[in-house]
Amino acid sequence: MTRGQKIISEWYAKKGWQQFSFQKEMEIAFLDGYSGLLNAPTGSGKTFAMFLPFIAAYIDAHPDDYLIRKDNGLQLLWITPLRALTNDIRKAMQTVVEDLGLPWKVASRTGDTSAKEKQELKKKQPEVLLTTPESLHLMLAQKEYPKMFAGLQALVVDEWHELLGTKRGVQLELGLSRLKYLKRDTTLKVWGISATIGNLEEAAEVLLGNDIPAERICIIRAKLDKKIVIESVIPENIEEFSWAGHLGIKLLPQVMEIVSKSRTTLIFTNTRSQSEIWYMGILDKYPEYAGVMAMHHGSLDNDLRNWVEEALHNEMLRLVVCTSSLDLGVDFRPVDSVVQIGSPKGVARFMQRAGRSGHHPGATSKAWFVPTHSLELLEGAALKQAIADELFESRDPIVLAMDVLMQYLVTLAVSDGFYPAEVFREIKTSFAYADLEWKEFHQILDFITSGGKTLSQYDEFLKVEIADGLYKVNSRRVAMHHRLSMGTIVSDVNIRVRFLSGGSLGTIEEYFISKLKIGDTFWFAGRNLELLKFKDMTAFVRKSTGKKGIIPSWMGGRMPLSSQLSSKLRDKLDEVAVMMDHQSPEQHQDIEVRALKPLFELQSRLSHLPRKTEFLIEKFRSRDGFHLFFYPFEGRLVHEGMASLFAYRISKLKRVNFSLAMNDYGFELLTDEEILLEQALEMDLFSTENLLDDIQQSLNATEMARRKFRDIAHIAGLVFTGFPGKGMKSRHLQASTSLLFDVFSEYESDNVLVKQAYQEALQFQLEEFRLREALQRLQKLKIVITRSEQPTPFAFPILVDGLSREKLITETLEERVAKMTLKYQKS
DNA sequence: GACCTGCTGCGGAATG
Repeated sequence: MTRGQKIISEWYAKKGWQQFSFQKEMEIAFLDGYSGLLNAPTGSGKTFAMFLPFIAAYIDAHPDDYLIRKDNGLQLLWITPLRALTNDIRKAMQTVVEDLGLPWKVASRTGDTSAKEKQELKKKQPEVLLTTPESLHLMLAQKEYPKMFAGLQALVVDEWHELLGTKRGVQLELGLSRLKYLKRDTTLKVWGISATIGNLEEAAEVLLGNDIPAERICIIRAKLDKKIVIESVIPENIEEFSWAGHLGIKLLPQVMEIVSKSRTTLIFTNTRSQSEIWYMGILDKYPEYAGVMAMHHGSLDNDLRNWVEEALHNEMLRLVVCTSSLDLGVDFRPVDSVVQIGSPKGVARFMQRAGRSGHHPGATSKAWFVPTHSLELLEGAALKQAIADELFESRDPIVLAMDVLMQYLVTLAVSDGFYPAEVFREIKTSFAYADLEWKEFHQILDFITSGGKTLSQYDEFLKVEIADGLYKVNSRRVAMHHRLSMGTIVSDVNIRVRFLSGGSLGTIEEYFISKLKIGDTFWFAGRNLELLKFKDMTAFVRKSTGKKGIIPSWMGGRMPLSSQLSSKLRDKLDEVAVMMDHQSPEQHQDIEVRALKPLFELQSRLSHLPRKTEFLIEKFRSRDGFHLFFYPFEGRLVHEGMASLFAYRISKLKRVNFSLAMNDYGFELLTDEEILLEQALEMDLFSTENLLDDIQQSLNATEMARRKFRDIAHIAGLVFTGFPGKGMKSRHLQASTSLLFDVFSEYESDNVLVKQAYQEALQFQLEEFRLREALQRLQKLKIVITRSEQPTPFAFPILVDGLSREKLITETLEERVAKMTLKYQKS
């Protein structure tokens, strides 16, 4: 045992803590100079597992004088995706450092750090610095930044799974490639910490890049046998449970029973407005929870959210209704129960949420799944199976993001400047740009120095100047603008909600406030508010005594059901079909399947329950027209693409206008006249041949790319969004990025940013890869076509989606949906 | 650039 290791194990003993097995492994790997990835869940002591071996290595390198104050500069750089985490981790590390008597400083540097503190950091280096990917790049944009990292020994990326697969991750890869380049004569140890995902090996590969020798890399898996128990909340009367919907508020009583039996509960909802609705619902029906209940979502003010986290930590709250804003987060005390309302859409996400419950190590986590409509209940069974089979989603790394690269090059030019050949070699060591071609790199260089082919007339695009081969920004204005717009997160313009008496509650979208008149009341942040006036992008409000109010909705991403969960759902459905054939669903092991028996019987009677080897298509005629329902069970985005693709291919036979609707399970094509389905099937509707062409034809690919280009232009630094706090109209920004898109499209056919926009639309909007795989799967299936007189249980949720889209809501949609229960069907 | 239900995340000047 080395001296360092001895000191560390003594420290553990003194604390009375047990060491996890991976702690030992970590020590060995770290002391032997490996880089790698630690796979460990939150709350498993991973920070110590990483930090203590680092200390041990330091002690071993300085055996005689490690307790003496020296100016050896920054030793460890610790990067997290969340500002708030830097504070928590700093406290933990501070404890260690003080306990061991090390004369070290542990500091953090994020957007919260004051200008004065930043100055001090520059003057006197702390030994350990905690920061975010964005702040790292801001440091790289400072003059003489290499000095700062001269003594750096190791770099740790915490919660790497959160960054992998995002442009923030790519930006971090670039920062890493620079730090490795600065330390190229010695070895910089690079470590990632990641929760369990489907592609851990790839995650390590992406983080470490291709310049660390394979024999110096290892992956350590913390085997912590955390038991997770999942229970679906079964509607008491399934016959009266709605076939469609997304709120799940019908099950409020059952959920509150769970809450009442737990000391603390987290209720996860899928959308921000849904959490407002649940909060309001609870307050209305269970007023005794006022005061011990809170809400947490991304549009609430930070102060409010911090308070909630703090109160949860101190056990002052019994119940928090939240969105995934609490997914990652402050390492707060675990709660008794976790409740998930509606589909969690992915296995890993559900696991992470479930992991929030269960107190001490070794304790069982308990999570409840609450369906929001009948068929969704089957997802509960699929989830359990997926977790038992350890089927986790992968996070696919982003490669060749030209916008992020462009920002990075300007960053380097802002500080000390760069030589292209050198930087090209450097970034080629990263996973993201390993395949970058010199031609593309050159186009970007050309763009930042001369505005490329089309923008050379405009000074604002000529950012970087070349002198003796050195690319450098000399204009103070350009440098300032660049520092002001760093990062890869592009946000919409939001309206702040503020009390006239002062105090901000959070933000809502422009669109929502534009629907309101002065004097209207709306429900936000768990309060009923009256709109008083609207000024400078701020909505001033006061508390209202009224009970009713409109609830804001926000435009967010539409996360599709993951392919893992979809696949398990298809498996479950297959089991159901087999059981129904044998007339024995009551014997099925899953409580969800048993509960859904009447629904499946009806589906079977009206249409068909597809086996895994079958592809069900339903025909149905209503006063709205001819409906075709397809059920690939592949997630919403794939269905969106597939619906357009099928519509396009069918319309080649006969010109018809289609109206489309979809959900995570299937999609609908609606027409005024009968569709020639059989004929279309014969002409190979599911073919992957000419897929790209057909997609381009069927969807407005240009419009999709234009939307993607907006973010790309922001990240690449083509538009300046103004000084902080000074709002700029979103319409204005929209117009300028749109204009750039048009100009590039017309005059520069090979523009890398425009190409990227099309690529992103294909990859992320259409999930082209998944679509292709899905089509290939469908080709092998036996097609079953049924015709029914009324919408089937499978069809109904999609039909409802279509109804709201078509705005046929005369007798409120809600009423129509409410009527559609089994009970109604039977009568 | 649209709202059909749709998440999360970070940064940041100079002047008066």
